[in-house]
Amino acid sequence: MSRYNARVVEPKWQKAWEEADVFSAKRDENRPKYYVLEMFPYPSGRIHMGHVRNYTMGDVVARYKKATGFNVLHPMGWDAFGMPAENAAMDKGVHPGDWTYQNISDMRAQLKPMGLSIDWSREFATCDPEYYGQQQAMFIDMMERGLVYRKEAVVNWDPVDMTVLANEQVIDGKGWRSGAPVERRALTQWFFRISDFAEELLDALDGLTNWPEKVRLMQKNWIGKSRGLQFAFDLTTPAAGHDRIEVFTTRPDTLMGASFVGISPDHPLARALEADNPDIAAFNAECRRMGTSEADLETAEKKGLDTGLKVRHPLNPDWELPVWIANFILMDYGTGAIFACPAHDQRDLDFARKYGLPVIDTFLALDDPQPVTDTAFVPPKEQKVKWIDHFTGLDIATGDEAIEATIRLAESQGWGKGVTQYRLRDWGISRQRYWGCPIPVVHCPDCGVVPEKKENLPVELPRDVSFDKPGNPLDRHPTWRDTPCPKCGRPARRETDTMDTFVDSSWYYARFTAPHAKTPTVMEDAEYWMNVDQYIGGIEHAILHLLYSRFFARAMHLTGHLPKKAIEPFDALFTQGMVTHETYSTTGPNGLPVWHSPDEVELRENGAVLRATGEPVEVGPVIKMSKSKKNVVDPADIIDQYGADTARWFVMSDSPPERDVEWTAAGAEAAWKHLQRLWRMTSEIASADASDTVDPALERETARAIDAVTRGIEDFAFNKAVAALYAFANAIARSGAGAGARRRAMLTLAQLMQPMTPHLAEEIWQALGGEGLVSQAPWPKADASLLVDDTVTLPIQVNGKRRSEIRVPKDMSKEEVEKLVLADDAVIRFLKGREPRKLIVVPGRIVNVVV
RNA sequence: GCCCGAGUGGCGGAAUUGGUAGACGCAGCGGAUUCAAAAUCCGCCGCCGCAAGGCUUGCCGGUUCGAGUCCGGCCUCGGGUACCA
Repeated sequence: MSRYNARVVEPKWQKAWEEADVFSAKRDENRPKYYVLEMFPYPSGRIHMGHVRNYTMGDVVARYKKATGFNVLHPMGWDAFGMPAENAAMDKGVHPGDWTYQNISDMRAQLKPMGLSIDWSREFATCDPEYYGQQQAMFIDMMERGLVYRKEAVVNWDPVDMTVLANEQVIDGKGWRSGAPVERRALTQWFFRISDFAEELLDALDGLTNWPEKVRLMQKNWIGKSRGLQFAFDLTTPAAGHDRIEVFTTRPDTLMGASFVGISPDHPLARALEADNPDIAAFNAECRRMGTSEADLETAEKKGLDTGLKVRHPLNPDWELPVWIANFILMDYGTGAIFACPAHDQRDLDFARKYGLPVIDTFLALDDPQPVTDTAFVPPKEQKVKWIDHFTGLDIATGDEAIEATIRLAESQGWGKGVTQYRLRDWGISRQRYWGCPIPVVHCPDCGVVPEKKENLPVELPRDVSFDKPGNPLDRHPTWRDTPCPKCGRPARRETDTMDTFVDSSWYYARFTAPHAKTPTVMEDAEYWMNVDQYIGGIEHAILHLLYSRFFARAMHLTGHLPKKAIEPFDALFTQGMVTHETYSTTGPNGLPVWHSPDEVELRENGAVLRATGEPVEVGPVIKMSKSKKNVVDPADIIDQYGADTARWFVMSDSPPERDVEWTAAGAEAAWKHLQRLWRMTSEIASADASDTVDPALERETARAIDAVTRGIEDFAFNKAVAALYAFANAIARSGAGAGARRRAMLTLAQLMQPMTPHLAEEIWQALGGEGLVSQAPWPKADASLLVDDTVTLPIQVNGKRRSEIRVPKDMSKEEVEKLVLADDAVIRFLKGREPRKLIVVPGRIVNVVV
């Protein structure tokens, strides 16, 4: 009997698939299509286990859908622009383009041995000029459609390197290379008007019924629709050209609890006051000495400065409130100014206590009417509370009712109006970096901002750039910037900002439907292949990437690049968990941990040691595989050692796909053993006498396996499909059926495992005389009559605890079941002669005797 | 800080969605085979207890004949937080 040698078998079948052109997708109006897409990878240079898991899941779906008769589109590409290429250029002196294309070539070589059913003829990278040129064409269309504009926005500025930093490059408020405290600096930047679509993007979430509820909820909260009141506080004396401060509040009902008015350090008034107030200038400068990320802003120590200005309360002109500048007020949300109500907002309360500002209760709890001390009283808006002398005359009412009453009052008295506000901000796409899609506009001294002519697209990145100094190489390129104005032809300068890489990934799914077209998309192809029937990727993309894509598909429709039906591009979404691994560390001479990769470590019964030196190793928590902690297992090594099927089988086993999976060497070994066992069984069956004794139990197990595996794949419960395949293999191994019957069962097993382990499935299929390729065989159907049992086991509980069970015909009447139950020994024992108080019979499920 | 998740034997997990908690797999233990080992095959395997029985789904409380599942309050870990992708 030959051992199964994946190293020989896997390339053989991959070649066979390629020669038979099994996976290329061709438009065929007569066949139903199915578009499976996994989020395309960033070409870091190595595939990691997360990729293996993601692409195996997609492949299982693609192969299964193909077997059930669909014309499947399953493409692959590269999300190839981004900062790591520029970092490599700075660190290693390589060109970002060379680095990226080399990585793509390396990763493709690592991916191909996985045996994925991908149509490689559709492959592209977002850094291909053919791709980003089409993106530029759409940008111009969107400009003309009014979906694009420019405005000032703040960035992280490294004052030493004189460069813009990404949020991730700001560590504890300092630049990651220079170590200098970063500053917030305003630049004129390009924006997409995504906020115009806030209401529509929110409403349409309800239609995404095949998306995880959690993702829809996260998007809903991100869009953040809220109703509130907009009104102004009049300054007692005008200052720096301002006579009032506009505020937006979602809690106008608490207006009598106002204790101060707060404005953002970036508020126009705050900026205007800097000119002749050094204290304010210093305070604002201090506030700007921090990163721009919301997490940083929100977790920073709350600080404020009294401007000395006063405003009048709108409900009582004699009541004057101080105006403070506070570092936690965002200029991007609402009007950049608030009124603070410390009694009913914890952050305002902390601030008020810190600076000795008044705390005024406006309502009290009905059950425990205590005034606020250290904890703000913030009940849900639906909860009824007792109002203290409310200006609308309410006494006991909910927050919602009080808010509406306040808005009505303000509108009738004319001092404020009810407005709907969204948290969602417009999408800033300007990046002051080289390795991205150039924004195709020209700045002309005479004509202003002019889009490039479409026939001049793509605006290609210049090849000759240097990364020896920080900052955007496009800015200091000697000739690339100089270009004639597309309108008047006189000398002008190109825009040097490139686009956010999220733009690239907001339409690649559409490009896959016509990847080599001379236009962004081709209507007939988009019409046939869109939408993506199943999209699969990490939960980390739940908000930004998916929301941007939803917006971009709408924008593409408005500019004639996608049909109406594609404005929600992803019909179904699945978010997978991460691949994790234990961490191993020793302590270095400086007291800091030194991390070790799993292949440097030997696991022994009494602990882990370094293979090389025998030094004991600390086994740390199981976390996401990452280079910095060295807890990575290279899929290439696993594929080399065990074969792709083992890696695929392992990542589909055990852990539910939406949850994190921990890679363990033992698990990989076990997967390999199981596949070896299947091959032994196949060899045994192939060489056995062809007796055809039928085993009814095996027939039933076959039907059950087909049913369970089908449901497992349909429901994205691959771990359950795998468990059913284990059970089926055990059933075949134990069956007393003749070789003919077991051969049939084994062929069914090959079909059922084909989506997960396609190479071994082909080998088994061939060894047992299956016709053609199992990758092209139709999906097996379960004999429904074998799936039903006519008797069931009914557990009997006494007071909710299982005490006994009876086996009864499935359709036995309640009365008969009750009789049997009361005659049951265990029940009699537990009743001890007492009458049952109640007897609950759930037909076909359970019986509960209540004593 | 805010938004969204997750938590079940030694381990990964299953549980027909309110009805037998622990399917399937790993590890472990016992046996068979072998000169021996590896590999393989068979069996056992939540915890406490000799047993009867009791306990058990992160913690506390509630609803219910019945809760891993529903409700309220916590704890821990993870994802996102708009320039990481």
